[in-house]
Amino acid sequence: MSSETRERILNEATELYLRDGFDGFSMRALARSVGVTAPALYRHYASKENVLHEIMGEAFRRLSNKLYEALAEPTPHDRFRRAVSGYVDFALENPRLYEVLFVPPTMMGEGELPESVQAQGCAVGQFFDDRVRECVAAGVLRDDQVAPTLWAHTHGMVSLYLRGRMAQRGIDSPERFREVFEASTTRVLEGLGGPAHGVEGDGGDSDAAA
Amino acid sequence: MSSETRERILNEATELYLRDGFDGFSMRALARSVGVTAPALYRHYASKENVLHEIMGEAFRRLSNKLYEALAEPTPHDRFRRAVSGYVDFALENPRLYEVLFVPPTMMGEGELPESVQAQGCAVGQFFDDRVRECVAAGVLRDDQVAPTLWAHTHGMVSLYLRGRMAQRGIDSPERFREVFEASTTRVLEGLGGPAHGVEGDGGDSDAAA
DNA sequence: GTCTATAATCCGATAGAC
DNA sequence: GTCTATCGGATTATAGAC
Repeated sequence: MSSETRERILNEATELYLRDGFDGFSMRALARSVGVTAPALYRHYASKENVLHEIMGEAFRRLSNKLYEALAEPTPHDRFRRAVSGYVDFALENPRLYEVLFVPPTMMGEGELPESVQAQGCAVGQFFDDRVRECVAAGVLRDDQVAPTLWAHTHGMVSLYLRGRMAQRGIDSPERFREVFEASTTRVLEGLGGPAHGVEGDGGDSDAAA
Repeated sequence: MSSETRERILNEATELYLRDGFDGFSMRALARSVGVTAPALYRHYASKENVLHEIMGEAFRRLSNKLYEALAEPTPHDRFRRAVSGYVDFALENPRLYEVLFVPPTMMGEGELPESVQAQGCAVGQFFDDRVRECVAAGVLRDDQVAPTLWAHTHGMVSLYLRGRMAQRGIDSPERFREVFEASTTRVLEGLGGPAHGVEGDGGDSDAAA
C-alpha cells in the first residue's frame, strides 16, 4: 500500500535526521536506510524539501502529544503550568526535533510549508491560547494578550539555552537550566497577573500561587 | 597581502549570504563573486563551515555596533530601552544576519565555533548584563537576575515573528510587531521591577516609568 | 607562498525500461 | 513501484604553474 511505504520512509527520515542532523541528511542516505534506491523515494515525496517539511510535521505531532498530557490536570492553572513544563521537557529531550520546528525558511528551501504542517503549527499556538484563556477566566492571568508574551519567553529561554548562549552564565546543564527557567517564569507570571497584583482571586479558586 | 584578500572574501561571502540565503551559499558562487576559482578560497579559509562561522562573527560585530549606539543616552533606563529597541531594529532590518546568530550547530557543521566568534557572542550578552546592572543600581529594575529573562523575551518575540509564527494572530507586519513587542515588553517590565511594585523609587531618580 | 587546473566523490533530480 | 543509467552541480583534496 502506498501510505504504508510513505510512513516507513518518514520514520526512517526522522531517525536519520535525529542521528546525523540537518547536513548529514540526504536522499541517498535515506534510500539506503529504507532499503531502496534513491529515485524510488520520489514516487512518495516530491523533493527533499518535502521530506524535511514532513519531518517538521512529525515533530509538531510529537510536541502536540506531549502537550495534550497537560489536559489531565484538574485546574486551568495546573494545566497551564504542565503545558509549559511539557513544552520544555520536549525541547530538552528532543533538541533536534525542537530545532526543526523553528528552522529559518532560508534553510529548508524557498517553498511554502504544506498546509497540513502549517495547521499543526497553528494548533500548538492555539493550545497555549486556550490554556491562557482558561486561566483568564479563572482569574489566574490578567488578560489573554499575555499568550504571545509567555510563549516568547519560553521559546526564547529554550532557544538560547539549546544554542549554548547561556553557558557564559554558568547555565550549562539541563538541571541548572530548569532552575533558572522556573525562576524566570515565576518572575514573569507574578508580574503578568494573579491575585498578588491586578486580579483579586476573591472566589479563592484554589490554584493561585505560582 | 593575505589578510586583505581574506577580508574581501568575507565581504563577498556576507553579501552572498544576505542575497541568496543559507542554501544559496556555495564556495563556487563565492569564488565567482570574488573573481577566483573555488579551490583558491581554501588558501584563506579551511572550509565552508569556517566561512560561515566568520559570517556569524561579522553579524555579531554589526549587532554590537548597533547596540553601542545606546550608550549615547543619558540615563541607565534610556540606555537599556534603546539597547532593546536597537536589538529589535537590527533583527527586523537584517533578518538573515540575525538568523545566522542563532543557527543550530546542526546546520553549520559539527565543528566548534572559533574562539573569537564565541567571544563576540559573549560580548553581546555582557552588554545587556551591564545595561541591566546599571538599571538595578538606579532602582529601575529589581535585581540583575532579570537579564536572561529579558533577553529571552526579546529573542523569543523576534524569533517567532521572523519565522511567521505570529501571523496566525494577525501580527504580520513590522509595524504591528513593534506595537505588540512594545506592549509585551512594558508588561514584562512592569512586573519585573520598577517603583510600581517592588522597589520604591523614593529618591525619585527621574527615569521611572516605562 | 598564491593561485590554477584537474579529478574524486557525493548529492538532488529525471528519464525510461521492467 | 522500483530499478538502472545518467545529468548537472557541489565540496574538497591533490598536484603543479606563477
